[in-house]
Order: sequence, then C-alpha cells, then structure tokens
Amino acid sequence: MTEKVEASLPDKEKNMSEWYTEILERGEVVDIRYGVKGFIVYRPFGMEIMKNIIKLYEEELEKTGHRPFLFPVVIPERNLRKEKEHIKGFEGEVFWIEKGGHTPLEERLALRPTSETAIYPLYSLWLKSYRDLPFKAYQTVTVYRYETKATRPLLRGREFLWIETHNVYTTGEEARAQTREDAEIFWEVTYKKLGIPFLHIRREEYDKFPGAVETYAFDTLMPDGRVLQIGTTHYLGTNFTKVFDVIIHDEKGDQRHPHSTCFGIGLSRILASILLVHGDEYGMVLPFEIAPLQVVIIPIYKTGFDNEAIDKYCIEIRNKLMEEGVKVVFDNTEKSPGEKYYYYDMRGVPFRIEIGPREYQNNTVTVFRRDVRKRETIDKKELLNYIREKSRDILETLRKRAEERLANAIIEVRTKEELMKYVKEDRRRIFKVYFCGREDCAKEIKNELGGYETRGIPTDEEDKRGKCIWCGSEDAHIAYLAKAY
RNA sequence: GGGUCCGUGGUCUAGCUUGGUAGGAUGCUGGCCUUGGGAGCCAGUGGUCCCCGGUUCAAAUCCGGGCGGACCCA
Repeated sequence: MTEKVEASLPDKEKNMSEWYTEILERGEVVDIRYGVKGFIVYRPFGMEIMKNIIKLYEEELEKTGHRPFLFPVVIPERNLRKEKEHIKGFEGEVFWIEKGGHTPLEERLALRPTSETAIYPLYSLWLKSYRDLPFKAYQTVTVYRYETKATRPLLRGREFLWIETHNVYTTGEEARAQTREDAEIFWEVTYKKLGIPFLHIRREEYDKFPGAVETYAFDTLMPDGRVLQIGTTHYLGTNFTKVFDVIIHDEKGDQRHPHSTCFGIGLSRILASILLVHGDEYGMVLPFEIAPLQVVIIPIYKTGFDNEAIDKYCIEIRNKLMEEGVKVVFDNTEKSPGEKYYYYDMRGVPFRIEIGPREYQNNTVTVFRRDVRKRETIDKKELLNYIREKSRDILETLRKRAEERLANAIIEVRTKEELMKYVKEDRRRIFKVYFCGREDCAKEIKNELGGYETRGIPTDEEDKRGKCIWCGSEDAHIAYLAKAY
C-alpha cells in the first residue's frame, strides 16, 4: 500500500522553482549563500552524490581509452585569442585576472571558460606522429563564464563543474566517429545508470560551439516543460590544430594537421536533472548506485520491551549489509521514527528498514522503497537479495517515468496554424517540425512564439526533408522547438 | 535584456508606514517523558538587523550608493 502522508515540498510540476530551491537547502545539496553571484558551495551530501556521478562518467571514459590529465585554470590572453570564432563566442563572458598582488600583469590571464586554448599549445609539443594518435584525454574541472542571464544554482552558474574530453585523430572520419562514441558514453551513464532520458540533437549552424565544425547536444526535460542541455560533443575539424600548430607526420611522411573533438559533460546540470527529474514532494529520489546513503535502519522501540535486543538485531543486519558493500546507517538517535522518515525521504535514501518488536519476534524486516513509497515485510534472510533486485527495479521505475514524460512532451506539428494553437495552450511542449535552418527564420520564431527556440536536428532523423513550418521554403529538415534553460 | 519583490540569532519570520526596549517560531545544548510518518514539558544557548555613506540627540526603521537573493516576462 502506498503511504499517504503529509508532503514536505510544494508540487514539482506546478511550482518548480520553489520546489527546487527548497530541496537544495533542506536536502543539504548546495548552499547558495556564498555571497558571490553565480557561485555556490557544494555541501557534503551534494558533493557525495556528485562524486558518485563523476565516478560513473570517468569509468566509462577510461573504459573507452580516455586518460585523465589536469591543466591550469588560467589561460594566457594570447592563446585564448588565437582561434577567431572561439574568442568571438566567449569574449563577453571571460573572467580576467589582471593583477598579481599590486603589480599589473604583463599579460592578462583568463579563467578558463573551456580549455581548448589551454590544451592545444601542449598538444603541439606532445603530438608529432600518426603513431601518437589517437590521443584521448579528459579532465574533471570547474570552468568560469561571466553569465549575464539570471543565474540559478546548478542550472546556470558563473562557475560550474564539468568533464571535458579533448581528442585528436589523424583523419576527420575518425574524429567524427568519436562524436558518436561520445553519444554512446553519455547514453551508457546518463540514461542507463542515472535514468535520465535525453534528446540527441545536432545543433543548427548558428548554434554551434564557437570554433566547431559540428556540434551535437544532449537535451533533457525539466518538470516545468523547459529543456536543459546537459552535454555537448563537437567535431572541431582542424580549426584548433591549425591555429595552435599541432602538426603530425602521417604514414607517408607528409606533414598535416590532425582533426580533433571535444566533449563536455555538464556535471552540475546533471546533478540538477537528477533532483528535478526523479524527485517528488517528499524530496530527492536517488538511483541506488549514486545514493550517498543506500539503506537506513530505523529502530522502533517500545516501553517494556527488550529494546537492547532490537538494537542488536539492527546492528547485526547493518553489519551484514556493510560487509556486502552497501552504504548503510543504523539511526538510533533519540528522534521519533516519523521525524527520521521525513529526514531520509528528503535525502533520497532508496531503502529504509524499520525494525520493531514485530520484526524482532518474527525474524523479519520491514523494507520501505523510496521511489514507489511502499512497505513490504520480508524474511530477514531474503534481505540482501531483495535489495539487490529491487535496486535495479528502482532505476527501471525512475527511468520509465522520466522517459514517458519526455515522450509525452514531444508533439509533431505540420502547419504554422497548428503550431500557434499549441503555443497558446497552458502546457509547454517540445515541437517536432520542419525547419529551414536559417538564422533569421529562427529569430522570428523565437520572437513570435514567446521564447520557443530552435534546438536543432534529431540525429536519428537527419535525412528527412519537408517544407519549413515558418517560411515554407523547401528542403527543410526536422528540428525541435522548445523553451530552454 | 525588461519588470516586481526581498535581505533581522543556524533556519523561517514580526517590527519599518509613524526613528527611541530587537519580539516570536524553529533549531541547537541539558533534563524528564516518549517512540510503527514531523510528540510533549522544563531550563539554557544563540543577533556586526547584508555592506558603505548621509540625515538625526538617536537609524533595523528615513535617504543615496553598492552587494546578494527570489519570482515574472522576453
């Protein structure tokens, strides 16, 4: 039976902002009171989740041949300016260091907004032969962008955490194949392990990463109907290897510029997505694998009963779970059971075990599952298998729920009239339309549809052709329109 | 980018219009009692009223500037 108890939080769909602000604070995820706009503090619980998320992506990257490295946070101005499109795209949002102590620096230093221009000068020293390729590396770091739009904790900050890969290949074909591997890596973790579904999109020409030849993005859906870009991967061609003089000898002994890619995994936004997509009115709901606390054991004492025996019974179970590598806590603090339930619900603990006289006497345990909010009493001996099995169930349930919401948000529209009709409705959607790909057309759409913008082309339908829903021109491709963060 | 609102113990908040004692709730600490969805009672603890400047005998309160935050619209 599903428990009907008083909710802790406002309704996520109706009032996402308030829900989100509250869960960040009450769940001790981040602290927004640092006092510098766009900069936040990860509190221990939030950072524990983050570290678990990072580990999943890093493992997948290393499995596919990426090696870790770490570059400085500062980039000399002359390097940042080398690639023309790149600097044009980032110039307005770079933080500059201009002084060391009281002395003005001879050359200003940028806090990296992304690391291409930090990394490529070294690539020109490291990579000399086709034998040095492919070169696949990543770093997990913070980057800095002076955002002028409203900042929001984790969703849009002036400092944010990400993983960036920077790969180099002899040929363009190999490099393009890397963008597809990036998509697989992203799928493997984001969808399969975190239960977050997303759209795989090729961005329009005018929406590309500054300096890229092709940009692919991963957009997920927020409870308020807006989409959020949580990752991007770019084919950079030889744009960066040229300006940074990365030159290799190929098999024939000819000198050439290798091709490169980069892949950004938006860790801050992924954490936000996990909270927003899976959470409910009682707090976070975390997939078992990334939960800092996976099981909590709560004793129910009774006056006149042998409460020490209940303690012993709980400790025995805790120790057994610990031996199996489960992150478990036995909470025998003096708070009432109800208060503890609310506390651990808020923190998304996947399983709660309640043990009182009844369980003690019957050699059973009562297990509460956070995602579906159901209790079940089982034999003590079955506990470990139960948790193993149901933790997979939790992930399935969360993923299925999220996937349905994403699928339900998307609607194919063929005519402008139809589009206008849907836009006027209360509900936000992701429209799938034919679109010509021209920037002025995109601007008109954004202006006249009250903020709905072109998000790009679904990668599994790049070949389809039709008439642009806006200007009517032929040879338009399929594109998504959505409101975005 | 445009607009609206806000900043007071750890947290939430009253007080601000009409200048003069910082009040409450919650948390925290100790004690008693209790424990199957946020219990209760008693005692204690905790505040540069966001910052800088101005007006004034006197500023949380009025004025100017700054910093930070929330929400709505584009």
